[in-house]
Amino acid sequence: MSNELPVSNFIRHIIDSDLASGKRTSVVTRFPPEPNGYLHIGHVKAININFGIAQDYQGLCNLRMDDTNPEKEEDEYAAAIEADVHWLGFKWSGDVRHASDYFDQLYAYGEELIQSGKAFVCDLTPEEVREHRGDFVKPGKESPYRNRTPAENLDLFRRMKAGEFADGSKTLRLKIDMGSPNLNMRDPVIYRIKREHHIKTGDKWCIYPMYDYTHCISDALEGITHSLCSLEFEDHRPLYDWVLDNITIPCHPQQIEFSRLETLYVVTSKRKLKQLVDENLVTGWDDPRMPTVTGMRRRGYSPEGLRLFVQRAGVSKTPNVVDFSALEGAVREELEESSPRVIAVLDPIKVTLTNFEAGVTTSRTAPFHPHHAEWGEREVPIAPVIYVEREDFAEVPPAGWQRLTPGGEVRLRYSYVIKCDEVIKDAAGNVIELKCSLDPATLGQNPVGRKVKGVIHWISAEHAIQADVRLYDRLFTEARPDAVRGEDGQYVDFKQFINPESLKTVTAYVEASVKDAPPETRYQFERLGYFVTDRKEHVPGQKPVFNRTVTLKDTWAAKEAK
RNA sequence: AGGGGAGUCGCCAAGUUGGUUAAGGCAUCGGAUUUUGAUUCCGACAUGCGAAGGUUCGAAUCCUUCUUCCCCUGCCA
Repeated sequence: MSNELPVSNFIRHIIDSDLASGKRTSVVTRFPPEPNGYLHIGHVKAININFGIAQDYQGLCNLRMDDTNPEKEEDEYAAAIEADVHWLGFKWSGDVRHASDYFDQLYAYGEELIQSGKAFVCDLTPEEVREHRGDFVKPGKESPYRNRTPAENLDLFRRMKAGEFADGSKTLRLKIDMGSPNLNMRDPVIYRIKREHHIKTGDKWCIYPMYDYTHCISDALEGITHSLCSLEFEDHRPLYDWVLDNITIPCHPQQIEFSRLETLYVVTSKRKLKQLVDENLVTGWDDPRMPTVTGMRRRGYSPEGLRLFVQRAGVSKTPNVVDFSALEGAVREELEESSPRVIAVLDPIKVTLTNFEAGVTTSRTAPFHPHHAEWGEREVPIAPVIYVEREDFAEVPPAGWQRLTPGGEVRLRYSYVIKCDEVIKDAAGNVIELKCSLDPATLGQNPVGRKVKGVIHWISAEHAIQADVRLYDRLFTEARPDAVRGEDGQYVDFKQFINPESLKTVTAYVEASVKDAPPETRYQFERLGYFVTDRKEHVPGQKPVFNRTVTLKDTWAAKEAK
């Protein structure tokens, strides 16, 4: 369960040996999202690793907005990120940090680099920079501006900051090695001119530092010991180290890279998620079908379930793809333990109990959870007219069928055994009503002389309340919706694989005990799955709205499908 | 003159300095219990570690060669 012991992984090994050797005496990590989109399932892994490791080693973990590109960043995203991390159950050390908190220091280090002859102002255009960079097999060419004097560079850099030059006309570059086989080391740009309103610093700056330069210094300023990031930054590590080795800074965090978490039947690219939102293919970033943290939250996934999932996925450098069902399994497993059980009928058939006798036919109570007696019980009232699930009746049952069938018997959950005596159909031949008789000797006890194996759920027509229930299924029909190639060898638009059945809304009958549940209350609807009252649209006592989080495991359906 | 990574069961993943029968989880398949076809419980599940050679009493771990996949040519992060 959620308290499984952390499994050994290569990052823990590194930390263990750093602590043992005295290289480090504490652990400080950080989660550094760019506030340019919503957090998704992949981020949950990074969050869990960074906050989890800090927790396990009695260390600290900072939350830092990596806000160095004002063109893309918005307050809305920053606020959502904070809310998501908090909801996932993590507490960051101190206030939320921002890379922009360090703009002054970053700038000062820029001047230091210039003065030590390790950075220069370059007038090359973006196209020229690209040409000079060379490529994988060709070394780059040095910029003609590379040999400006420190004094000249300093003057130019100060004037860049003062706003004397047009956007994009000049950059500050590191003087490293245009011949390096690592393209990141070919005199990388560390400052660009960009007149853009920043979410934190407003219009104070017209020059903004680049990621590679900002990230390592921000880490060092915060006293980060282990800077954990994903694999694509491996090539950037030499630059991370170079910057810290060439400025006056007392701290040098170690960057360690791990592989991202990919999930089948999901897209996680910010661009693609945004497309789904912008083109109204989903209702928003928090649509319960979205793999965003806020979407999964609305779907009813619990923080514990999400954490269990990423913990099970493990930490390594192996590129990995985890099936979506593993996510559903972890969520289900955690919900099994934590959700009260209630009864709902999603697709009703009317059943008339022909021998119901007022005052004689009685009800039982039922526990809210089979293993949590302390959660109490509620009455499950019976009446002459009840509803059962359409799926639980078959006129011509397949082999192995354990539910209702003409002439057959079945147990009504927490109530009597009934027998179907008559099937009533409309003109079109659809079953519209079942007439059943109950065996009065079977309330709370097994019938004598015969075995009734099947148990179905049901609800009293007069006691039930109506609720909107949204039945969600996975958003895509393809395991890798963004990796399907057509006959021409080109990628097919991933939006073609949207599952038309990913949302069905029904009006269901639910037992009255859920009537006043606040939003985001999770239940198991017995035999159906886990459901949550909608975070936005559910109104307690007035308008019940449920989202299906995930179905129960169904070995019968699996067998049927074969 | 390319560089950086990764290949252990269907999916993850432990295994670190070579030492007994290659952890564990998920999935799957049996079976038991069950008034949720759920849960729970038992059992099965890699003569094999990308491939081929080699070193060794002994190799997933060391050496050689080969092979497959991923990342990198933003004034994005």
